[in-house]
Amino acid sequence: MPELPEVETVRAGLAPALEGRRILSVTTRRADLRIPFPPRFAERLAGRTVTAMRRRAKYLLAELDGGETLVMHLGMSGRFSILAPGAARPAGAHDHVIIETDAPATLVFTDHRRFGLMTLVATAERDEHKLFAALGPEPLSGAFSPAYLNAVLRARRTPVKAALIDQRVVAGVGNIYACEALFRARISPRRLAASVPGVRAERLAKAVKAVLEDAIAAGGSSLRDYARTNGELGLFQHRFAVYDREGKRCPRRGCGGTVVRIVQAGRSTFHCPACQR
DNA sequence: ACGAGAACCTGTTTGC
DNA sequence: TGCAAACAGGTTCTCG
Repeated sequence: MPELPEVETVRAGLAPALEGRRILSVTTRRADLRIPFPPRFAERLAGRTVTAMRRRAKYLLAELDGGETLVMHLGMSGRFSILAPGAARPAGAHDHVIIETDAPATLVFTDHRRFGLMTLVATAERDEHKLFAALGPEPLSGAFSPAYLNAVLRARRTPVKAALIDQRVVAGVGNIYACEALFRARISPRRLAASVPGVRAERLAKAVKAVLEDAIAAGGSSLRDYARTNGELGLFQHRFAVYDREGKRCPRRGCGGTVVRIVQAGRSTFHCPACQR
């Protein structure tokens, strides 16, 4: 599901419904998602005001007064819906968390595969928490520079595609945007990471930033489960150059190659063997 | 210590 | 048509 552009789109959708709003009540309809909810989860949230809605990697962070942050991850199939007051909707089998706010509005978290999570962490120690401690830089920040990418790829013995989806290398890039960034940078996903440093790393750092920015501008990519908080779909899936386009003509002008699918580290990789080297 | 593969869970699509 | 296998945006554990 959701990679950085989708999570960022969800963050932007949640912000107006949550920032400055008070949480009235929280209902959990089961004991866990990917991990158990923390002790007294609902009680600790009730009455809190959301001071800021942020994102780190693929995590959504609702900062609360009182020093705690509600950490949320969409996993593969997680989705938030914002329901206006009176917009009744029968609870579905996979509606796991319901949050009432004084907006007034109801937030519903739905996740049929349950790879998502929700937990609470102390805001002051968030970066040292085990969920965040090992994360690499944000790809849209200055810290994700060609020099940084040079240094980190040089030490890796994996194909560059596997390195790109490793959250310790860069935070927020997943399977789709790794494929798309490598296509834009004209780098083969099979190339060993250690052989990328140099001009290729420079192209790759720029391609990662560009594809993520383009996808955010399009509201992310909707394949199966992802939708914005208002139910609208993202549009970037229409602009995929290689992802999920096995057998199709390579879109690069004058290339004429055909997109192929291979499996790397158990995940599908799509690329054009003719122009990605 | 690092990297590959399996596991987690459910729904949908593909293939025989 | 029907059933089984394969596959799906992520993360984390185990094993070699």
